[in-house]
Amino acid sequence: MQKPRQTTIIDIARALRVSPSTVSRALHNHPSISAATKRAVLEMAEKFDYQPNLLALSLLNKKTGIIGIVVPEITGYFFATVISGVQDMVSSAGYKLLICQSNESFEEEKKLLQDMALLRVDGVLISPTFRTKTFDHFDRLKNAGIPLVIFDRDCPNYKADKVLVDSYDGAYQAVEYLIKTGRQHIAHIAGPIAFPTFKQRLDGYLHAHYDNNIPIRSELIVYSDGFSSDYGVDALEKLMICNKKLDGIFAVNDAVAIGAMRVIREKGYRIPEDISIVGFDDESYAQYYFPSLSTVWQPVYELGMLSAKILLDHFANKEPRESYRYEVLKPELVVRDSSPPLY
Amino acid sequence: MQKPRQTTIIDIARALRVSPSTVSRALHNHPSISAATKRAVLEMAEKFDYQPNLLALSLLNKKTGIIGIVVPEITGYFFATVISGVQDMVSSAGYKLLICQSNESFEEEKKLLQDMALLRVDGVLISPTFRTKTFDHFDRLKNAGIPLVIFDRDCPNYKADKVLVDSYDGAYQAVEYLIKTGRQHIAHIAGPIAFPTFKQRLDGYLHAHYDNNIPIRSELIVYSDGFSSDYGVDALEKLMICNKKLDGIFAVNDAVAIGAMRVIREKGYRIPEDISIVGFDDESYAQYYFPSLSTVWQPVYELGMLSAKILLDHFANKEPRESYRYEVLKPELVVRDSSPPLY
DNA sequence: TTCCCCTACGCAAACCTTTGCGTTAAGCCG
DNA sequence: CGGCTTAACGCAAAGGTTTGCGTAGGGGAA
Repeated sequence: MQKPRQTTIIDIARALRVSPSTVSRALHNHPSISAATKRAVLEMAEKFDYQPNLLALSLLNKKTGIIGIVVPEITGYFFATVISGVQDMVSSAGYKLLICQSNESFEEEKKLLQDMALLRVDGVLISPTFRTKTFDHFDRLKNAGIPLVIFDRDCPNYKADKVLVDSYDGAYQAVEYLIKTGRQHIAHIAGPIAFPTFKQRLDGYLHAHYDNNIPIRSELIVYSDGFSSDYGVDALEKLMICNKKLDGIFAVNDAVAIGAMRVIREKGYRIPEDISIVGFDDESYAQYYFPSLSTVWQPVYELGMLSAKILLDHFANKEPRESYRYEVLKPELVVRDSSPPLY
Repeated sequence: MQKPRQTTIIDIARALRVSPSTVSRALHNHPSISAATKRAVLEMAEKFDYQPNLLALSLLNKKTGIIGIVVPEITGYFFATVISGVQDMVSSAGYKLLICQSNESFEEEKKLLQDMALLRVDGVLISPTFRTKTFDHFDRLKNAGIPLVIFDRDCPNYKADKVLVDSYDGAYQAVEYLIKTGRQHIAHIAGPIAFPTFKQRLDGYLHAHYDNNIPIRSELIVYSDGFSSDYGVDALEKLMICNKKLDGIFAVNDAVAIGAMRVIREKGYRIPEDISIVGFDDESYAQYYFPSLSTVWQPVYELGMLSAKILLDHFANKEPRESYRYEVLKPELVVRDSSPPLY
């Protein structure tokens, strides 16, 4: 399909028998252009429906006005909401957002960052894959002069601007709450602890026990290979099989919690009378579940806004920065019917 | 921050004391370059970590390799999954995806399409705002030679490639199922019927009644101004207030259904014994709700794949097309515990 | 009248790559 | 040894825009 040529500054120049530079200056209201010429140019631009060619501009200015964001997945409340926050922030600053998902594939992540470098995006926000252990592809971006902000998922030992949520604190709050409301036998359905985020949640669970002088029973900790609802089902079946004493559950996230609740109910236990349960993430459905699910809320939208803000600050500061920002946002426990204050 | 200059083809040329054209040809394995020169160029390119400048290429070739997609919102299962489908399809064809959300704002939609035109994306996928009644901004894209595919939300009377889901059919299936399983007094919580999609679901509800000789009781139809869970709560309270006879509900979507279920339970009715309920969309949480929610599943991922496919076909066909594709995908009723086959 | 200055504009480079066409030199044949 | 072919490469334009610098011409002042 033959693309109709967009009208250019040169077309206008030719029509008016002036030079392209004059047209350019007229369009930018440059002082050294006469009012008459300006009027003529504006009029002609209107008539031809002139649109500046952003590609040519990008090539010239070495900036594209595009910010890239790479997330592991876009389906799901968490990242979708982060993206909303980022979108609102960057678009108010006049930038466009190039959203990509890595599908938790390290190879994909590398390829996407490579693409972004080729496209000459002005900056990149990234929440790395759980499998991301090396960071050469990050360094390549930096070497190309493209600032990088890492959010949500930490890369220990890697120097960069970071915006994280304190998973440890959220887990600690949740478990301590369960203890304070009288639960003594609290299980934890852990995610794959190779992932820092899940490890932190486990640590929060453990320390809440220490600090409250509750002995830890290792048979109450189930290590899952994933973090979807199905893993919650599996975990609960393991816990139930030995008929262990159990009156509380802290699940690594809401999806797992909901899988667990299903099994609890099927086995004839009551929530929250017999077993009190708390999830993590505050997915949109948590409040509508029955019983409504207590969970740990994270400032997701703010996470997106702040990450974007830090990136934008980079553009303002012309000087290369020597230190890195390191921001940790605090989550909050949301108490609902699945774990009432007193019973 | 001073961007370090990326090494260009000219740098390599200078280092080897040849012309840029020779370097370009060597990199593309052009036959009229000697093997020795090619080897030298490749080596130098490797050494300098040369990356071609996509902006210059885009300017030259008048194609960017970017496909734009505009959705009303990115948060939520439906569009996130569509995007996944699109992403998989276009990236396998070597395109990058520029994702934007209009937040159901018509002005925003116009602005985004304008941006995409300026960026010279190669094609655009769009699911219009509910408020989109005029289509000049679509025409501008087409006039600029940028193909356009509309998905999910129809624009009646507007000529373009379209990929839709048959909402009417889904609603009809749901309501007929409720009738066949013995329900006689079925309410419908409608969305804003100014929106074609919701109007179709209402029509499906009505025609299922006609065809099965069940009289329609207009007091059982509640017209909502929105389609979040809160509207389900409001609607049910309206229905309950007059103590109408009621043994089934078809909700315009899952979120509304879940709001409704909450009220039903609070009023002391049982689901599904007293009231059978079916939603629409098959949100991820529907199967985990309690009781699990019957709903209408839509081939969302396929919707994304197909829309992207049609756009890609456009690029292949050099001829301008005179006719438009019009694809309608069929949804499927998913029966779960909220509306058992027999009771 | 002469000189200067300012207004209003044009030229050309730069950003990077591709490609049609022209050019050089070597090699071969007669 | 002259003329031809061909291998191997260079030139320059094109894509669209911005911008520093140069310049023409007119008007005012001395």
